[in-house]
Amino acid sequence: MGSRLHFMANCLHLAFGYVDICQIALNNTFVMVNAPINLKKLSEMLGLSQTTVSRALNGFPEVSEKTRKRVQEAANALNYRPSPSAASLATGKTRSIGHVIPVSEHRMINPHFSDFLAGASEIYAAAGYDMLLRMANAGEEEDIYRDFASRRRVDGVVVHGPKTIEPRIDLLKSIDLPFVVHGRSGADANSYSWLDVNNREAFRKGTELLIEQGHSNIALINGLESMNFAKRRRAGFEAALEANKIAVDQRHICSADMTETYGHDATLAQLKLSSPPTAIMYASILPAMGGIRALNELGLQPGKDIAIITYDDELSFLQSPDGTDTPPFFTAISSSIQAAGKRVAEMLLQQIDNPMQNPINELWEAEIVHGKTTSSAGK
Amino acid sequence: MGSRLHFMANCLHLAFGYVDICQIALNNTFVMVNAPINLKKLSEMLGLSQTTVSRALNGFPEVSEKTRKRVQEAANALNYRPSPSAASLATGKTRSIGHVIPVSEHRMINPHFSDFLAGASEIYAAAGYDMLLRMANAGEEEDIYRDFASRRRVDGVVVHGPKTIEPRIDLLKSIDLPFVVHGRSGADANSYSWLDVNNREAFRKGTELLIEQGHSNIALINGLESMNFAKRRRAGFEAALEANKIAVDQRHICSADMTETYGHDATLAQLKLSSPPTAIMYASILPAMGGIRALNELGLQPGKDIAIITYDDELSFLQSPDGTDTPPFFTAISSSIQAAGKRVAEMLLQQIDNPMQNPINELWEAEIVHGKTTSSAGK
DNA sequence: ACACTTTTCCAAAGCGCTTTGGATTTCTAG
DNA sequence: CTAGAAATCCAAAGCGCTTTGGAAAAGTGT
Repeated sequence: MGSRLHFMANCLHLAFGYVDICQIALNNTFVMVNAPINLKKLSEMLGLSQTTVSRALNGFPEVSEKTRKRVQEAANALNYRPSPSAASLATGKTRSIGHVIPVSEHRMINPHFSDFLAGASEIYAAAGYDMLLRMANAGEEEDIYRDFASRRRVDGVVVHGPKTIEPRIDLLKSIDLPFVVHGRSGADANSYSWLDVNNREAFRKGTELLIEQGHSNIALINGLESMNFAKRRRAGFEAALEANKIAVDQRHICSADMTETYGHDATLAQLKLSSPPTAIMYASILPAMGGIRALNELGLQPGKDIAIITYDDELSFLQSPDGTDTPPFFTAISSSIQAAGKRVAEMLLQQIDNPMQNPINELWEAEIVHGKTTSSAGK
Repeated sequence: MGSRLHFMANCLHLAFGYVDICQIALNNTFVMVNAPINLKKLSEMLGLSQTTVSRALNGFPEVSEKTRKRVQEAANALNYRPSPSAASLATGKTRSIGHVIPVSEHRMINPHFSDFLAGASEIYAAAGYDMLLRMANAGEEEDIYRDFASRRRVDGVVVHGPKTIEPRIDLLKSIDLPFVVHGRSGADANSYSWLDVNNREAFRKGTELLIEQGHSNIALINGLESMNFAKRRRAGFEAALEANKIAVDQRHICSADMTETYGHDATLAQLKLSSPPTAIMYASILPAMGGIRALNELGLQPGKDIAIITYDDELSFLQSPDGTDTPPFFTAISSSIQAAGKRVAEMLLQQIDNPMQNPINELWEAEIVHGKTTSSAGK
């Protein structure tokens, strides 16, 4: 009862002369809970027009600070939240961003995405945007983008997993839907915004490190080479070998979706070759873990019998919880995919706010982290 | 030019007497691409009212089959897609489902979710629903649900990771937002819809298997026991021990977020105890993988020196791509989280369509899969 | 006091759909 | 042939917001 009186007093204060409306709300709890207050009711209560209330709430300058404050307080007290559908219909903006996540043949969904999305969603939440997710089998992506555009379902999209030839980018340009690519595609790469890791340099550096440690027979257990990032990694790997006059042996390079089992099987296959590698580079920590499992089955010790370097996206569920994993297990070339998610989201929102600005391209350098799977001494 | 003529012919056929509108579209490509056609234009072209066109498209019976077909063909040809915001404003339904994903302290995001979401999104896509994602730090979930409800942002939500005491459920009931729980909470569990795995029975069976194989000193590397599922797993584990008159030793039970490093560290800790366990049960395949890494460091061989059983959510990125992983590496208690995602989504959509129906409760039994980490012979 | 600018506010017209309450036409039976 | 039923269609009123084009009120300098 105390709170009812308090609420009533609040209404009287807010809207003298409009007590009837408050009383309806007060005498009927059902109405209070289920009928969300709308702009019309709110403005009636305040004795202001909808225009003024809307402007007060959206920070327009044409409303006095006194009124704005009064409006904001009332909106708060009555828990007024503007309807997104109505706002969207009126403005043409949806305040939501689409993410189309590719699902590979075996309904495999890459765990890297969840970390990327965690990063991105932090930015969206801060800016009042929502994240719309669709999973797409290979080839469906374009239809989804088209659907997004023609129904005005989202204000922009993030393009995941660009391939070397990437029709999605041309499509998005042509349908005029703002987008940022995580990664980049082959040609014409400064005609759109992207954020990528310098995969070529990362793998060149990693390979160089192994060569410095005396290895010359190095295998690359790569990601799917239809993906642009994988192709660049291979290029970096091969460049380092060539710079050191080591012949590239295609038998020591393999390519597939980056699963644990793939890493395991590919590692076994490599070590069964007539001239097994003395060092292996992995495209992700998942296949690297499979690799370790394979080594153990063969009684080989990483860092001693064989050197391992892996690319590491700093997936959250593989980090040590307290961050005190010193030294880390894997020697790795490392770059946070969660941080990339944040930055891509920022870039996209910026582009939506200012559609005329020039595309932004960011190339991040990955960092080498020394762990236990390489010897700091040679060979 | 050929296609222009064809399009023109199409328009003439569709809307005799309204050629002017078509010509505008034809002579100005910019308009064609950027101004999506709306119901008004479409009905004008067809010489019908908006009512009839809307009804024809939405399958109402009051429109003749002949007209319906004509309308559908025109809508198709002109690539008409109704605006979701407008439809939502008019109907009060959004045709989208909210998922609030908890993010733990260290921005750790559980990789299980991506597989669950992959399953769910398949159902949503088939039913024309969208998936709205929000990441929430501990404690933020309730605010998000409230926001969803008061802004009518989604038609329903999935509750992830229920704890034993779960205020979210009471909240959702009180704000009248349809929901289904993946898992379940302690009390009052048939007052709402949920789908859960029989975690207690799964861990009882698994422990029983180890006991049959001669183990009496068994450790449990559990998930976070504030989570209801983890508590039930411990209960099953302890029940099996007690049924076999084995004392429960709390030093052999630990609880944390299910990461790889946690599994590694906890396993090391267990094996350093004065009476190390001869068998270990893991709550998920990620800590189990960490466990294997620890065993290898100690030179112990799973399945021979120590028995391992893990719970397995059949995460897609840990499956062998061709499904021919026979026998599998881990002995596991297994249930597909992706399948759970599909079923939960179905249940939720059903509940949204028919809000008055009784809650549905489904308890799935997990299945034991024999792998290489237990000996089929005793001890 | 005046004529001016500046501040503060509003009525009303959309945005694109759904849905109510008829109006018109076509079919059926007497 | 005609009254009543059935089938087919429509005009117009929302849904809840934003935004345009002013109007009224308040402030300013002379």
